[in-house]
Amino acid sequence: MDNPETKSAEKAAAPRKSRKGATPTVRDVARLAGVAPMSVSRAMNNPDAVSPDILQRVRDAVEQLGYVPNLLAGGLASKKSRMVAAVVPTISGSVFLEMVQALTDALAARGYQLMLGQAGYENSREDALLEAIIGRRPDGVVLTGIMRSEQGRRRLLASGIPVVETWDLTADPIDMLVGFSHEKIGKAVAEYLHRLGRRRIAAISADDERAVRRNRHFAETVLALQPALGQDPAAVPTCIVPAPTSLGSGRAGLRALLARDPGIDAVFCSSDMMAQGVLLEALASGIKVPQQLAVVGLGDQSFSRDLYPPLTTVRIDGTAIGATAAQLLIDRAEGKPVDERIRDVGFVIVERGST
Amino acid sequence: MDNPETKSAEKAAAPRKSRKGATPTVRDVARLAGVAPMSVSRAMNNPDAVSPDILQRVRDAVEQLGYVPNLLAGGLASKKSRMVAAVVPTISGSVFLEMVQALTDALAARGYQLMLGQAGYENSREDALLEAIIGRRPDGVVLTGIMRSEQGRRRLLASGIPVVETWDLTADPIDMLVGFSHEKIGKAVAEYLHRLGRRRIAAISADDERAVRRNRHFAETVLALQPALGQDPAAVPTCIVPAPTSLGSGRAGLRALLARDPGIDAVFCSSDMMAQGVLLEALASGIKVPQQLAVVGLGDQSFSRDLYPPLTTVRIDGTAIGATAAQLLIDRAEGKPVDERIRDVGFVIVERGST
DNA sequence: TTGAAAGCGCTAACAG
DNA sequence: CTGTTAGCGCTTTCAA
Repeated sequence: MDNPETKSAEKAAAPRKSRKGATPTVRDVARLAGVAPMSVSRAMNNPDAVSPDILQRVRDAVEQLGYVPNLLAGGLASKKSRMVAAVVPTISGSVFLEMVQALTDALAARGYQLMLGQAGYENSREDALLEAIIGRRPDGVVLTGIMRSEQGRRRLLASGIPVVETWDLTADPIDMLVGFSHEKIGKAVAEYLHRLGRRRIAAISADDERAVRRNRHFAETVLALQPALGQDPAAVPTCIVPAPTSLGSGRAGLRALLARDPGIDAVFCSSDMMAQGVLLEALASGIKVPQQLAVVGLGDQSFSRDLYPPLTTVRIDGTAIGATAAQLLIDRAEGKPVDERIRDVGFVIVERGST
Repeated sequence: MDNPETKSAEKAAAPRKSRKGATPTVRDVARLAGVAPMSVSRAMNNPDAVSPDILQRVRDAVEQLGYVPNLLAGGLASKKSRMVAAVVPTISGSVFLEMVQALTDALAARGYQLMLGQAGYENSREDALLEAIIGRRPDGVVLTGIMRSEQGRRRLLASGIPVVETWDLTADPIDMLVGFSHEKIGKAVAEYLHRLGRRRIAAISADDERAVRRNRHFAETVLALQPALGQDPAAVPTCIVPAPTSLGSGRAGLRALLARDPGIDAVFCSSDMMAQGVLLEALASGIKVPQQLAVVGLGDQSFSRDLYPPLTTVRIDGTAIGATAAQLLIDRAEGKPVDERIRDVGFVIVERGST
C-alpha cells in the first residue's frame, strides 16, 4: 500500500490547495469564478476575447481576492516583461531629469515600468550594470550617451533587446537613436556670439566625450570666424571641469578663465547650472552681464528663465527625447513597424538677458 | 517502429536542442559543461557550494555561450526578485535626487536593481502604480512621503512586501521608516531666526502635506516667541505655492510677501531652489541679504553653498536616507533581523551668508 | 468562446 | 558535493 507507485499517484492526485494567507494566483481566481485559469488570463489581458459573463465573474473574483497578477511569471511565459531599462551617467547632474521624467510617464501610461541604472562617468560599473539589465529581459533599453565599450555594445546587440541611444547623434547607432548634434550646437553658439560682436570668446566645459566634441567645434568655428586669431585652439580660452558640472564649477571656471585672460567678453558653458555659477561669479566680482560678459548655457533648465539676468541658453527638449524613446520602444515591443530609426530632435538657442 | 510508444519515447529522449541564435539557458550551459543544470545554478549563485572543477567548467561554458541568467525565471522560482521599487512624487523637483542616487548605488552594489515610479503630487496615478509595483513582486518598496490613501496602505501591507517610508517621521509607519521630523524643522528654524533678532518673519512654502505641517509648527513657534503678535496665524505672512517648487515660485513668492508686508526681515523657504529665487528677487529689487532680509532654505542642495550670498539652509542627508533604506530592505530580503524599524536621520541648520 | 496540456527558465528540496 | 524531480504562476498552442 505504501509502495512507490501508490505514493507518487497520491501525490499527483492531490494538488496543493491555496493556503490561506498566501498571495492568490490565477488558479485561485479561476476556482472562485468557476472558470479555467486561461480564461482569467484572457479576461485580464484581453477583455474583448471573453464573454461579458465570464468577464464579470472574473472581475468579481479578482476584486474579492485582491488578486494582482505576477508579472514575473507572465513575463517568463510571454517573453514580454513590460519593462524598460534606462541608463544615465548619473542622476544628480539633473540634465537628464526631464528626459527620465518623460520616459517614466510615457511608459507608465502604457503599462510599462522604468528600471533606472547609473553608469557613473567612469566606465567601471558599466559591465555589471549591463548584466543586470540583460538578465531582466527588458522590452527595451534607453542609453544616455554612454556605452563606449565595444564589448558592451556587442553584448547588447547580441541580447536582441531593442535599444534607443539618446542625447547624441552618432553615425552608427546600435539600433535606434533619438538625439541632437553636439557639433552643430558648438558651431551655432560660436556663430551666435560672433554675430553679437563678441571677439574674446571663451568656454567652460565638462570633460565628457560629448562636451569635448561640442567644444572642439565651438572653438574651430570661433577661429574660422576670426582669422586674426590664427589656428591655435588656445586662442579660445577653455576651462575643462570634471563631470558632473555644478554651480561651484561654473564660478571656479570663470575665475580661472579671467586669471588667464581678463578681457574675455563671452563664455559658453556646458550646462545651465554652470552658467548660473558664471552669472553669480560675475555678480560677485562686479562684472556686468551682458554688457561686459555674455553668458550662454546649455539645457534650458526650468530655473534658467528666472535667473538674473535671464539666461540665454541652448534649449534641448528632454521631454521630447524621453517621450519619443518610449514610443519607439513600445511600438517595437508590440510588433509595430518603426519607420525612422534615427530622430534628430534638434535644439534652439533661446535668447534672453544674459547676452 | 513508428508506433505511439516509440514515438513518445523518442520525444522524451530528444529534448529540443538549443536552436542557434536563441538566448542560451542553464540547460545549454549545463550540456556544454557536462554537468546538471542545478550545478550551473549553484556555480552562479553560490560558487562556494561547488567543486573548483565544476566551477571552472561552468564558467568557461558561460563565457563561451555568453550566457546571462534570466532573472525573471530565477525570481519566479526563488521568490526573490532582487529588485526594489521606489516611488517619488516627482523626480523633477530634484529634492529627492540625492536619495534616489544613493538608493540606486547601494542597491547596485549588492546586486539589486531600482524600479522608479512617479506618483505625481495628485493621487490619481497612485493606484495603477501600486498595482504595477506589487505585480512585479519587488523585494522591497521605498515610499517618499506619499501613499496617503488608506486603501493603498492596506494593499501594500497585504502584499507582504517590505516597505520603507522616507522623508517623514509618522507615528504609525506601514512597516519601516527612515526620515526626520518636519515639525522639529519648523520649530528649529523659527527659533533660529528669532535668536538672530528677526521679528517680521515670513514663509514661502509648497502646498504638500509635509510642507504644510512643517509650516504650521514654524508659524506657531514664531507666535509663541513673540506674544505681542497674538494668536492669529496670519501674523506670520505665508505664501503657499504649488509643488513642485521652483526658482520662479521663489521670486514670485517674495514679491507677493512684500506686497503684503514690506517690512519682512526673514523668509523661510520650503526648498533651496525657492530660496535661491528669493535671493535673486531680493537682488533684483535692491534688498540687501542678509542685512535687510534673512533667507533660509531647505535641503542643502549642492549649489546652495556657492550661491551669492551662500545660503543658510536645513541640511537633510538624502544620501543617508537612501543608503539606510537600501540596507534595511536588503537585510530584510536576506532574512537578517532588522533591529530598529524607525530611524531618525535628523537635520542640521547650516549657517551661511544669507542670515 | 472556452479549456487542457505543455512549457517559459530557473531553483527548492530532497536523494544519492 | 552532485543530480533528480517538481514546481514557481503565467501564457502559448491547440483542440473542443
